[in-house]
Amino acid sequence: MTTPAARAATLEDVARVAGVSRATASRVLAQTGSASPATRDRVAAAADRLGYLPNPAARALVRGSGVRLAVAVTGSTEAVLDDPYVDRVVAAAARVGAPHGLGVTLHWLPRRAPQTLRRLVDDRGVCGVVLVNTTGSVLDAVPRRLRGRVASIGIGSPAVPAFDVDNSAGAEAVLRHLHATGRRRIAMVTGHRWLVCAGRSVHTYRQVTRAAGLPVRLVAGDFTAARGREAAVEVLDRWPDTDAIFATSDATALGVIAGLRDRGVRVPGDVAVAGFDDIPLAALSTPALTTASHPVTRIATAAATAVLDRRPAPAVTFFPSALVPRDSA
Amino acid sequence: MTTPAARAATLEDVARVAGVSRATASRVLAQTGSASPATRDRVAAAADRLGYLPNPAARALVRGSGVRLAVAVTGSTEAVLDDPYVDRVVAAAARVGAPHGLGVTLHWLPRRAPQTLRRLVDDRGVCGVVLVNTTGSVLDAVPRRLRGRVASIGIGSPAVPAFDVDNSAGAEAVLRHLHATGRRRIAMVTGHRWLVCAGRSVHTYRQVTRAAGLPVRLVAGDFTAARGREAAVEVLDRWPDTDAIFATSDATALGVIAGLRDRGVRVPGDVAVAGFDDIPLAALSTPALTTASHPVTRIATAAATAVLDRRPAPAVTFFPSALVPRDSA
DNA sequence: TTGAAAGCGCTAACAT
DNA sequence: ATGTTAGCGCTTTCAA
Repeated sequence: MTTPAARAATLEDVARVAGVSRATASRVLAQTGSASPATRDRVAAAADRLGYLPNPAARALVRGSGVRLAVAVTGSTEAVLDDPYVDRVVAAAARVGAPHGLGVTLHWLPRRAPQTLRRLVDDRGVCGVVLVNTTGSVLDAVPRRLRGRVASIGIGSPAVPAFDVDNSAGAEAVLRHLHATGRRRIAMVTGHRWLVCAGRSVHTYRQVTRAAGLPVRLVAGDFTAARGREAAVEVLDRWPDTDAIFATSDATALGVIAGLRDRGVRVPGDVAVAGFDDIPLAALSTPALTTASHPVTRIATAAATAVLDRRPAPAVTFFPSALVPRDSA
Repeated sequence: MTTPAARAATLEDVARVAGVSRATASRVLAQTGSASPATRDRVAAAADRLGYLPNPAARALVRGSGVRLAVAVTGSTEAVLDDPYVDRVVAAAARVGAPHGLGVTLHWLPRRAPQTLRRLVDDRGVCGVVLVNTTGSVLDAVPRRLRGRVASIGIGSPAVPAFDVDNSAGAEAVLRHLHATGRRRIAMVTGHRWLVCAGRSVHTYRQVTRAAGLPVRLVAGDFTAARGREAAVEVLDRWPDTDAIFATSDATALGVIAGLRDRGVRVPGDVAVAGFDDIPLAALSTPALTTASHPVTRIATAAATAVLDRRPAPAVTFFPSALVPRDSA
């Protein structure tokens, strides 16, 4: 007849059962300091038998280390948090944090008030911050104190390592594909103007079109499908002879296809359409969407891991983007 | 010239500035116990001036309360965590937890080993659990100790309040729509067999078709698009005269449309297709997908809130699902 | 209404 | 290699 443990085992219990001091048990269990093999075994056995799990709160308190990871997304309105992209980042971080007992919270950083970041940093519960949709002013608002405990998905700074998809290479692959398949009047629907990382695609677009002697046709987008639908119409109105539209997000590209369809334009017959991200449904649209891959989960995992490990990360880590040719272009 | 706070303000600091004891400051700031209005003001002012933010670790330690919310998803493989649906649940929980300083971690609960839940519950860092894709055996594995700190998205039990979309009503709305538009040989692609909540749609399907004197045509699905594509072919092979396919997830429905297209079957001309969930891209497919809404974020928010508040929640809370008629059916 | 004091579970000097 | 000790910042009896 086993007594149901009314109380979870503490380090004290483990130490007593193992016949050592609390300090020794701590050293063994936290992998810090040294201990003789025999002691090590006894402590491990005791911990195992008691089902000992360290109390993260106690540990964080004494270490002064915080108990959660904050994911902070910059945007004009709180609606930026509704993006499936953000969901993926949060879920990836929540998976990385789990084995460490570190939870994730999600926050909106108003674009006009980057100092909101301060509140997050001043919170002793926060042990690290993953910045999303980072802008220059947000980067400027990162206090020194946060160094080594912050990473950015997007652009970085000397104090903030960056993790991002290789926008330029991805965009270039798409544009070359468009060109190789005979398109010569290629319009682009961009991402948010204020996002530097989104600007990289635009820069590449300008370079490639200029080098090939093609016209530059830019329309502002915001990564949403709704905007893509409108943008398609704008493109058609401004440049009726456009034969390809490259949107910097799949959602926007699908919106573009919908907008084109509204106008009775055939895809890819009349106009080719390409996206960026390779979301799961890109393969299922009609026509199936040609796009470039965007390993969001890998990127977010790397960013979260960098924050957790506090290991000096490279200033910038780019993840490759590969062309995924399908039917729409 | 302000001295940069080398150290974040503690309750002790607030108490000193306010000229009261730490205990009093605690009472005022934690909204517990009583204090004179004057004292209350002084403490609040001091906290404000110092930018005091309570240390969640210290609070959790003394209260024995845990510092994070665990989202546990049941599934045969860890791949269940890759679902965008899970991402949304996690992000919603991470938003709910943020103001409370409670982070979220994401865990896989192997379907064959529901006792894995124990590890989560024994972890003193976990203050609550949100179950996703809950099965009967997982529910059985919920220890008494967790009562009031657990909620389920899916089915529930006397000890675990459930939060879910009203699958039955949603499915019925879709099926009635199909019937009203002249479809008489309606096949259904189901969700996982082992998921009771997914079974509700099947039950409704059986009832509705039986009542209308229609044939029952069931094919097993798993919520993925890939499976939908295969399932479409199976339906066509087994029952060539099928005139409608109802899939219990939009991803599957889009897969069905792709599979149908592979076979040269027109949608909705030859076969109508309907989904369930109303994911953002349902509106953008070709043809636009007829479906029923599934307020995942609202559901997850409610579940997470119930766990946080520890308020006695109703045994079951169903969220309405509305028909979203578009072009595919 | 307020203060003094104890202690939550753990780690990290500092001794030995 | 191991034990002793002093807290980390907070809440909460218990008295006053």
